[in-house]
Amino acid sequence: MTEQRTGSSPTLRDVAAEAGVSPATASRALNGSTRNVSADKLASVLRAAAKLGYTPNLSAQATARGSTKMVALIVHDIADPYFSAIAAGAVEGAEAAGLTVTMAVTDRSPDRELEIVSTLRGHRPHAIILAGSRIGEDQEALAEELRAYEAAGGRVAVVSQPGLPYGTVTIDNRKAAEDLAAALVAHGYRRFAVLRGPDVLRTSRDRLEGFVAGLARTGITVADRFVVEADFTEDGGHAAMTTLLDRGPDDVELAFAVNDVMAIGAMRALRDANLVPGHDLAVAGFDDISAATDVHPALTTVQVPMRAMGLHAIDLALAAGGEGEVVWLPTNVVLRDSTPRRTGEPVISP
Amino acid sequence: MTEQRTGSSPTLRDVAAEAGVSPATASRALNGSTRNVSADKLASVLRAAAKLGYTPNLSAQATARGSTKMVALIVHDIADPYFSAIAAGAVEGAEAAGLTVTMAVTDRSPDRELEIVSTLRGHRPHAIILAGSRIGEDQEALAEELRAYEAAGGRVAVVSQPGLPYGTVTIDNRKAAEDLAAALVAHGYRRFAVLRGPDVLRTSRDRLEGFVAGLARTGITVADRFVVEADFTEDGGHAAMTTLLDRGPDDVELAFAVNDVMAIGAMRALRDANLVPGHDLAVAGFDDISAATDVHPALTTVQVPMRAMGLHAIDLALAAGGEGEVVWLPTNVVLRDSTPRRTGEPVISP
DNA sequence: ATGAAAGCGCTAACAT
DNA sequence: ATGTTAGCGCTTTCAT
Repeated sequence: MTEQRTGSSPTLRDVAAEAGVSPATASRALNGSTRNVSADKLASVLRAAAKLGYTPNLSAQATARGSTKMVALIVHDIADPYFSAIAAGAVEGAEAAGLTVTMAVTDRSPDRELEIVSTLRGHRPHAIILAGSRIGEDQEALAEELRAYEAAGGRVAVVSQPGLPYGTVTIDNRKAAEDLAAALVAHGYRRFAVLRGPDVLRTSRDRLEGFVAGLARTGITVADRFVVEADFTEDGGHAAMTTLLDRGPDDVELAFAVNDVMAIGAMRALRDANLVPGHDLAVAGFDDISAATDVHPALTTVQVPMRAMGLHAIDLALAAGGEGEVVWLPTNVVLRDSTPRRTGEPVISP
Repeated sequence: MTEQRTGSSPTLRDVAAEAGVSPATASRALNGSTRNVSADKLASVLRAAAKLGYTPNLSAQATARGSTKMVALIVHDIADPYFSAIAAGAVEGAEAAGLTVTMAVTDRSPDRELEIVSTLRGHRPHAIILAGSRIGEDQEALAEELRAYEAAGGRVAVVSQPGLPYGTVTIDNRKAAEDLAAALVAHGYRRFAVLRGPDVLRTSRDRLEGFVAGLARTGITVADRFVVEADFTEDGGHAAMTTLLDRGPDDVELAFAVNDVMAIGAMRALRDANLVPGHDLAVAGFDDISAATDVHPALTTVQVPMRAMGLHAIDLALAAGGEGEVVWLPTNVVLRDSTPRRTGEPVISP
């Protein structure tokens, strides 16, 4: 009978001793192929393990095997519904594949992100998944870190950021924004403002450009003063709308915010100015986070399959080949009450 | 010069060889106390590590040291803003303490949860943090698993679930609900309905009981038919409100949903019935998730410091002693427009 | 089918 | 201050 010290878990040795077999056999019975261990030994090992409450030490397993069953997920902010939806998909996919997820948060700081990748790399995860637009231009250090990780056999997948030499799952932000513009014009809108995020965010740029391009296609332009830049957050949206209102939106009929949280902030700003979103000024967003249907009026937006993106990222990370494979997921314009159909002339005629 | 195979990372040996020192010295320089290694060797080891792009293998480190720098976080649903806020706090605290977080999602299934605890235990995390009400009564298997984990030296902390023999961070749901009831009565409300969650959820029970007790203190009772049970989710809130409306709310003035997501679902149900939340029927929730201020009218609720709860859970998990220590965090009633002050008689008099 | 033994990458006495 | 040596818990040849 092996004496069980408190303060530490039973080891494979303990189980083997208890079952009266060698550690090798115990290993085979518990974690290796069941094939070549006799039924009776198998049973007694299993019994011993259960009795002792044995759980394999995954770290030891990892060092011995040289590989882990972990995937590292890096997001900018887990409290942001956009990222938490992606995370939910990723966790779901990972668990289905028997992987455990380790998560880290960059707080939108490139330095932090580099640090995180470096730390997480220490766990030798099977894959590293980066979600969300990288910020800033100088990505050399990060790229180097990832290159080293890949060279060592790790997989990298990125979410919503085409153009990197990794497996990528994304949507076509430009085209989706174009579609939204077209739908809005078809809905009767003619005069637009755009609440955009920081220029360094590729996502923000793509959506802005797509939207403007979509309008241009119908001969509509957006004056520079009606393109307001602010943070990619709800407060940013609030600030942007406040600025827009200050500048005098004149006959602007609709403000397109490049993401939903900004749009929701913008709606709040309208209310703070005693205006009614959808009535006094229509608002559209992008992402279709769950709050988009919670607000009133419900927000017109572009559906982004965030959860599915997380799931596909795992698939990509697990797929053998396809180095730079890009998975484009479909989007969908959903018109809701924040952009009521517009007939006849503008409310405020010039 | 050590030959570097592709497909695997440089090891400490490689670094040591490159620097012309023993592995032990390299270890001390890189991961041990810097104290007892000469400045020049230190420098050359560091240089070698940088040159090779060395990252310590945390698994190997863990097996050798017998301890890890990981904490496992278990939540019911990471896409739920309540949990993602707690997770954000936990991740923040963990990163500050140099720990990495591994996350798993129970999907509110006790079986799944047991499985998860068992798997995560394999990583020998420094601590396991359980967030959210346990479901169901028969917790023996889970309790046993946790007991074994603790016996082996692990720390367990739970969030929002007093009564377990672990470090706990929670709020006083009962009292907070009482406070809310009192505030609402002071605000002029007299006739209430409650949209509650499943009876197995302790949180739901506590909030219901507290609310009813708070009303009772002022001589107000809630008829059984005005207490509607549904899922603890937004759809649950929608369903509950729909049921309430079907039953004929008579002169009910305010519906208290035991959490914000239910309250928001309830508001949606009101709109679906062509009623205006706050005007035709006041609504109050509980948690103060960020969406509470996004909806219109903004939701009256009880502020729960979710992020702080996540942070404190880490503290608790790191604190040496205090086995069953319970940290009670303060809550705050916030009255918003979904419960306008009520003067004079009910809108619909009997 | 099973065990003995070597080794995964790292740390920690123990020497010196 | 540094190197040598023996592990940590597990897997995996290699024998038998």
